[in-house]
Amino acid sequence: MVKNSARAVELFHALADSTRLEILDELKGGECCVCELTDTLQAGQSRLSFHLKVLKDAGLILDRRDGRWMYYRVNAEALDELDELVDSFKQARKARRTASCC
Amino acid sequence: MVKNSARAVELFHALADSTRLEILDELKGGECCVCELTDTLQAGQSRLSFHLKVLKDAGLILDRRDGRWMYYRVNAEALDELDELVDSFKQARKARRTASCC
DNA sequence: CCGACATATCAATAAATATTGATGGATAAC
DNA sequence: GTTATCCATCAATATTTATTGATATGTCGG
Repeated sequence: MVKNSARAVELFHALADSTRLEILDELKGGECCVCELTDTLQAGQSRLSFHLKVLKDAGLILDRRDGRWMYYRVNAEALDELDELVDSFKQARKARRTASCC
Repeated sequence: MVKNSARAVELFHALADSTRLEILDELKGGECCVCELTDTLQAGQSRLSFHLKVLKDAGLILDRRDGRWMYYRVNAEALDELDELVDSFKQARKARRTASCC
């Protein structure tokens, strides 16, 4: 629970952007193709493509090709991972600690 | 559930850094002063101070002065907020949607 | 095969963030 | 007071990330 810090950073970084949060919000409703997102989010194609790649590299979304269209969807597994991460921040109530250096 | 996107970005951004995750990991064990963190995390004082400020501005940690020392601790409320955020990404199973533009 | 379309990728630039060392404010010990 | 300690903040720089427009790749319809 220490060395997956890089993974945590990757996940949180992917979420730390309003465009990407909007994408996830759209995908919540179900699978979407890029052109649909371009419409809804009023974002340029290459910009959207960039953010989709960040989300995909982080494992937050999955894609599927259908003809010329790429369909993206939320990856539920990543959400579970996120839940666990957030849980891991909660105070470990066992160890009552006193300051050790000051 | 749309306009707090800025808040979500702030929270996730604060978490998207390994130094800050290490800080939180330390604080999990209980309140810490900065000098203690400097020791444990092998990080320069101004660097640590910078990251503590990011975490504090995001509301993830709280501070308390005691003499010359500043003590930091995890803010449980922010963790609840995080839980809710992660939940909000989960598929809204109600609306079965078909692609509308392609 | 050709042209049109959907999307990815690249190169250049702009913008945001992090790191470092220096300085300054507050508090405590003397 | 004076000095030392703990910490925040600032200025300069380095690093990372995002945006834009151009180009490339793959697919479909003719």
